[in-house]
Amino acid sequence: MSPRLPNPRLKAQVFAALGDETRLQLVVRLSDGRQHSIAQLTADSALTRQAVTKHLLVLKRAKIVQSRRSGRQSLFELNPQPLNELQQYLVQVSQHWDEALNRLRLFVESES
Amino acid sequence: MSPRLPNPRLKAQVFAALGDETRLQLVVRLSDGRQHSIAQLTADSALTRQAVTKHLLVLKRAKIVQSRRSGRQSLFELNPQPLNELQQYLVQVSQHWDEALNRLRLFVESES
DNA sequence: CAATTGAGCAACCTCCTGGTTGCATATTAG
DNA sequence: CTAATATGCAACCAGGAGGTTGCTCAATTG
Repeated sequence: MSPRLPNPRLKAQVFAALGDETRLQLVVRLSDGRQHSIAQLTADSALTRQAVTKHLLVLKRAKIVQSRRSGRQSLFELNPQPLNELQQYLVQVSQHWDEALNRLRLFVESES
Repeated sequence: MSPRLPNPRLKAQVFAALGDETRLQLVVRLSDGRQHSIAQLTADSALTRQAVTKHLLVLKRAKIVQSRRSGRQSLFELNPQPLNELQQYLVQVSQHWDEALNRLRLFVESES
């Protein structure tokens, strides 16, 4: 009864992308549904523009974020799909744990 | 209308703990609801016992896993609570994005 | 009791991450 | 046209992550 789960490497990549405070805050920031330039996202950060850029690229590699160039600025927006998939993944693991525990409980009871 | 979200640093820590393929597989393994010794968890891994131990400690620091000593072995079991909290967190971010986008859509329509 | 097994601890190594500075380039504003 | 702005790219650096080996010790097993 092992859980039917998607490629752990890909999931781990998305988890890792969210596993940094700065990047997590960027995601929250971008959850306003709008597009933001790198300069905007850097404005209230203690980091340099280049550091923020690197973080955005990590998010982009994990497909959590998309970007397009507009004039001299490049605009980033959130893509919630990977987040939803991750959420589903966590539900599955948690459910599997729940069901397994119930089976164990039944088994113990049938022993006594 | 910024999202009401818990401490991002703590959440990032949990995400980071799951952001490694080996650790994610350990979590899946432990989602069978049973307790496993380090030796058991090492058995089907290409890594050394010491490496697996380190990964387990990372999971423990994030409270995803608990351990107790039993004789000469130390037994690890899953604690699903942080996973559930993370799941809720993702729901919130996703919802916030959704609502924000709806508001933007309404605004655009009211302009035309 | 002797041998085996399970685990902890420490030192060490390599590579990646997260950050910086510096410079070049394209676009927009005055 | 010139100045200012937004970004890209590269080199560099320190520290942490992930892994190993080696050794010791406690608990089981025969």
